[in-house]
Amino acid sequence: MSKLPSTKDSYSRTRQDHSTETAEDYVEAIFDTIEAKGACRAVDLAEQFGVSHVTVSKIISRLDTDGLVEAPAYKPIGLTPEGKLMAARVRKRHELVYSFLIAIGVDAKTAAIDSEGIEHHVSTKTLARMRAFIEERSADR
Amino acid sequence: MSKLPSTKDSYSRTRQDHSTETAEDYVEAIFDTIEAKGACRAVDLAEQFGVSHVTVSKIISRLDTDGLVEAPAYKPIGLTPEGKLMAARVRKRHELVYSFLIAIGVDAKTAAIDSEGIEHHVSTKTLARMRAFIEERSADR
DNA sequence: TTGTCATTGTAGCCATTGCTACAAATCAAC
DNA sequence: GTTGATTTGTAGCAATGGCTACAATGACAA
Repeated sequence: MSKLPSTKDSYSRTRQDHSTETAEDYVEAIFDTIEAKGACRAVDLAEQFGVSHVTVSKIISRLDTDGLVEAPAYKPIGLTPEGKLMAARVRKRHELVYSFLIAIGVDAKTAAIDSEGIEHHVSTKTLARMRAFIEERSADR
Repeated sequence: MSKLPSTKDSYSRTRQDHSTETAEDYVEAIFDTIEAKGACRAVDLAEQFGVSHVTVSKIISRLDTDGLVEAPAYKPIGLTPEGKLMAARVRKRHELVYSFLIAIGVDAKTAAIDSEGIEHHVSTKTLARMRAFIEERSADR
């Protein structure tokens, strides 16, 4: 097994990822929900994430402050242009990671779960390798 | 691009991962440091993780309560048998993910950073596929 | 022995992400 | 238009992981 290079910054990178993870998960879920149901309510997110509506409410107001969502009181949740950009980018990445896991032979259910956890920690360089791998495989057959 | 199956439990799995992530990172770092320097002090961990010694101190006392480390006041930090088991398991997984990234063509530095973020979210099923991939590739050449 | 310096602990603060319990607003149905 | 259910908001609490500032411990040199 290969030796792991010493990497002082790996941990701080991971910690940094965590701070944006929540935002990414939420804008992606809002994007998908609007697409699927025409509108997104806090209760939809609470159901999807398996948390209480209070937790959703708090996170949404932070995302509002950060300029990612528009959340008028007692009304459906929308995405700002910036939020839409982030959602599109995240979904693309998420789908790519999922497809990659499928391509190496992981079953659909496991790929769905793992891709959700993994996606936030994959750099653009690694993403590029995953994309290349999928394309090579689809060209081979 | 493939469709993502709806997965109610992906998010709760990810949240669950996060609660063990810190413990895994710490026992792994303690294991490695003891191996490299003969002993592990809180200050070593603070340096590795890029956090203050206070943060380390708090986390170590929680791991002590959880039975993963032995941390007598003002003395080096040791692992309990349970902590050693966890460390060995985590390091194996970490190395496997790292080797897999290398195998798909990711450069060493990126692989080191990404494997650190990814490793906590990879299921045993996906790990098995990664292992199989590495073995196939090394058999091919 | 005493003093200094590196290390660890403690006090107390903040933000984030969880929760329950209760209050307020909206919507649909009658 | 009132009623009742669904949806949001607010208050207040806990755990985790950050921090600074200051106190205590330990080890080594003078």
